[in-house]
Amino acid sequence: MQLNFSVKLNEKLYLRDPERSDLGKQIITAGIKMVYEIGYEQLTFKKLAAAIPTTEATIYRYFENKHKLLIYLVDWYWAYISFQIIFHLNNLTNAEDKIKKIIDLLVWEDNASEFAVDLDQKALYYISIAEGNKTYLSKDVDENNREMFYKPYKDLVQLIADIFKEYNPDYKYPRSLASSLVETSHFQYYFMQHLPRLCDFSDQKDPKEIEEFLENMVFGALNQQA
Amino acid sequence: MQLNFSVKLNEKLYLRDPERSDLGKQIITAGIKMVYEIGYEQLTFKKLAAAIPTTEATIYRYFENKHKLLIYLVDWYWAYISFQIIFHLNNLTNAEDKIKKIIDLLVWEDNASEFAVDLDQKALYYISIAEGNKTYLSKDVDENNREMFYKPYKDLVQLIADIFKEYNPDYKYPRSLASSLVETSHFQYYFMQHLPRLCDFSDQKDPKEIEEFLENMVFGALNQQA
DNA sequence: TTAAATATAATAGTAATACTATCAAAAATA
DNA sequence: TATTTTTGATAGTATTACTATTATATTTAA
Repeated sequence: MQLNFSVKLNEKLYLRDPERSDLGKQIITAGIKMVYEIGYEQLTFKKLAAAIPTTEATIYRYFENKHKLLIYLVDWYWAYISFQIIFHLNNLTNAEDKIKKIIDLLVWEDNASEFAVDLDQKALYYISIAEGNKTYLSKDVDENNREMFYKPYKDLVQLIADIFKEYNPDYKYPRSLASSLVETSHFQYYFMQHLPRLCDFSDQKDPKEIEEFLENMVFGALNQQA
Repeated sequence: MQLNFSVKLNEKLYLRDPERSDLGKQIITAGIKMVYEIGYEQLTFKKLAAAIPTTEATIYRYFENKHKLLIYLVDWYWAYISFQIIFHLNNLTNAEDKIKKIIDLLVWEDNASEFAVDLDQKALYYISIAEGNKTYLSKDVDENNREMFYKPYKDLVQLIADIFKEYNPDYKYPRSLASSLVETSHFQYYFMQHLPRLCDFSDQKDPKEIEEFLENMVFGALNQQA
């Protein structure tokens, strides 16, 4: 079964909606590929234009600058993960199972999606890990926050926090634990790949080990006595 | 009592040792101030030179580029925190107390240091929070890792992991928990300041609340049954 | 179907960034 | 005092991050 997923992202992120033209979609697709391959710092609209191919000026008609393009990509990813979580939690009643499912969905393992998505998901997953923090670790954070650029991330955190509350209504830090879970899932994945001395995972680089660690951490916190 | 702290950082980080000249020290001091004030992305060696004042070319004789300058600053900070932890744990025998002390030291609260330090510590703390991840979230991570640029961070994580092992010798993920603790302490602080919906702290913005959350998380994980 | 509106390509240009090079003056050191 | 090292002053280059203009192609609306 193939279902479809699409989101309407914050209009202030772009000058011209990339979803609404062929070229716009190519900018997104090639943008994902390029950020994945050479990293955000090395990306320029000139290189991106050459890859599509189109002209630099044309890309500037879609996105003001590469930072907004990055936020666009990462926002898309958060919305996608939120959707996945909502979908997969639908048939679960037990809060513990839900949390385990969330952790499973946060840590990627080539789980071929049952959703038809144009974007290269695995590349986007890596982008959200390696570049995602850069969307808000910048001097523009407060301004961007006012423009609601981080809403998809906040929605995801709230979604997870609500399940934590369901599991333990007395737990005091559901949102902090949710944001920590999301960030930690990314960092431990990155460390496993690049800085193994910062974690305890085997050479197998099996994401299942990350999930075990995260389950231990999350349930440990939620079950802790006050 | 005033004690002194100084470290010898990886020689490959600089072309000329900034500790060994007045101008070098000014580059570091002004660099901290400027990254703190305008952020890493906005920093240029030209602006930095104007602030000191000296010439752009002179700064290039000390540091190859601003990324290495950033790593230099952040490495210095990790080494400093490690030193603080070693010093303050000296008179503690109980592992639980040690862990609480570590958390206390990781979360800043204007605790005037008893160590004479030339650098502006509070600014450096913010830099390590807002810019620290950028030292390794880059395409050069593997190369930089081979050059041992992340050794101070790894040493800190190992130091904390050893205390976790002391507290619970059976715990499976001491290093992962240590790196998660360090990262989480930073992110929750940043969220408290800029994105409060991602955490559960009051408007007081009291770092003590972060410490409580972190203690809950760490002891929860460490006390969890296998 | 044709006219009008819109999007894109092609080209050019600017200010700032991220450097490198040269050489003379100043400062440190032997 | 002579020698070495460091810094300042200046210049220059390639790339980045944009903006502007105009002609052409494509889409849409009458």
